[in-house]
Amino acid sequence: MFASVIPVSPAPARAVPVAARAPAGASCDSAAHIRRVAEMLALVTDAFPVQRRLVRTGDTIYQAGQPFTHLYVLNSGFVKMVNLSADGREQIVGLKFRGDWLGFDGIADAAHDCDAIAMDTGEVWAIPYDALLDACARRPRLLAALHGAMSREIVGDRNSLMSVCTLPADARVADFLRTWAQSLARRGLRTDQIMMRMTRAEIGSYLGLTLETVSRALSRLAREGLIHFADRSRRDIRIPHVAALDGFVQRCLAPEAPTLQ
Amino acid sequence: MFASVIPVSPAPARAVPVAARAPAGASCDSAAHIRRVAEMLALVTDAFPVQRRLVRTGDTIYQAGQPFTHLYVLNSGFVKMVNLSADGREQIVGLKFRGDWLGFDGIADAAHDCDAIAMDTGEVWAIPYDALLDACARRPRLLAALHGAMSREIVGDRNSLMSVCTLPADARVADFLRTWAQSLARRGLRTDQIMMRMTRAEIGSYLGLTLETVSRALSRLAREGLIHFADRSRRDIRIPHVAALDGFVQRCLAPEAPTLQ
DNA sequence: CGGGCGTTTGAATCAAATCAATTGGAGTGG
DNA sequence: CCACTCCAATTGATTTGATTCAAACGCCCG
Repeated sequence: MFASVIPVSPAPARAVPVAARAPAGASCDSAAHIRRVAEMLALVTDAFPVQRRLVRTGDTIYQAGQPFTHLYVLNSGFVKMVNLSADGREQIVGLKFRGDWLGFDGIADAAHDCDAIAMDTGEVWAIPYDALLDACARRPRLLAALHGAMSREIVGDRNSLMSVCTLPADARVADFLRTWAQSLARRGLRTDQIMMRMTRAEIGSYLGLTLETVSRALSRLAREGLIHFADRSRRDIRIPHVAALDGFVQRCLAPEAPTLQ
Repeated sequence: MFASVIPVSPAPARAVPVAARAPAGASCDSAAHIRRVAEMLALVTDAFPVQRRLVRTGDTIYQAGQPFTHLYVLNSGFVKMVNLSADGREQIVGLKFRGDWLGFDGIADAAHDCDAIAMDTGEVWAIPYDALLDACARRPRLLAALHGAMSREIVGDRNSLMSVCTLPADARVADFLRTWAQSLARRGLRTDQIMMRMTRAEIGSYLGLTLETVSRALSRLAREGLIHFADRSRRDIRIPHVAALDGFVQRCLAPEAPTLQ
């Protein structure tokens, strides 16, 4: 559980291969986002000693039903939120990246409501909720960061719902890639390459599609030149122009040839 | 240090205009929920003078893009949250009842992200966010109530996503009714009659279905005796046994005849 | 080298959307 | 009061987009 080499500061835990700065086209709020995350991480570490934990692919950070005691901040890595309904349905209901908070679902009823499972090696900071509230009482910016994160999660969840409800399959996959790229961009990472660690089945679970449909949608995107695959296993996805995905989504929505008049 | 759960306290001053109390058979967590809402409303009114506003059907409480300054608590009535995407898609992404908070979407970027529109006459309390944070600093229980509400919203949104992604149309409508009934139950209201103020199109928007599909699903539920319509316009829905809806959902999931062997 | 897993692709099927017609209320104005 | 319009809802017929079923491929790992 406790690895030998844990960076002590809020520095990226892992040297991500070519995690170069975003080229030029990074969206303008990228810097703001990076600053916000950095400030947030600093606020947290300043406020009290967080408990760092290294996770590896498949590790569970918390599980549905467990008593809620901690919130978590993902310092590095990649986590999926998995929900299991009473009648046995299972779905990925969220994806978390560096700087994201985990565990808000547990606050309401003092027990977690879903599983948080690492999809990559990474580092999570466990923050006792009581201590966090204490610290927030004296540190308004920490409280603001916390509320901002919860608010962002609400907005993101609603956008997911909207994507699932109003977009056809192909557009849903395109929108998924677009959102992912945006998420990378905001973190200052390059958006033109995505190493997809999720299987097609997992993407499908998140988007409410079958794995075959996801595969077909990706093939179609590739055929249209909006993405292409850098490796044979087709998990390393290149996106020459993220903005082009917007156009694709719109074309899916308005199948009429946009000839004038 | 404060427990992460709101302990049920000696009920503080309740200046709460109470709606009809629960009959008798309300579910076991109903009392807890009512107490929680009552306490929350009391906490809010005690902390500072809220600004009460009467709304009528169609009134907007806030709109996407407006600068975020207030949170709102719905004291009575019924509100829909409407999201409009950049490319013109529109959807109902949430429904709010008495005791629910509105406006969390605005915290993150200091501007609201969707429209909040009343679907019935009611009363909303506007709470300046700054003042609320101020008050929270000295009233941990108020903060806990706030966080609880945000947490509950996150959980609810994820359940919506899950319903939309994993249930066929008929089950989705059944699940919608079930959730609605639960929501009434928790508020201590009777669950066997729902006055549906939403149109079929609005239900469809919320569930990611067309209005025809919603209509057909309701007809099927009625044919199977799980619901029936009390009025000609078929908007007053009776649900003899809420629990029976669970069974229906499960039958939709396992279309195999459950004959043994 | 062989087996298991993830992926792709094709063909058949099915559920939900679309198109279309009808009904019933609510509201309006003669 | 009735005729008229408008809107919501229902129901049927048809189409279509996604799932299901099935087969084949490639990769990774023992």
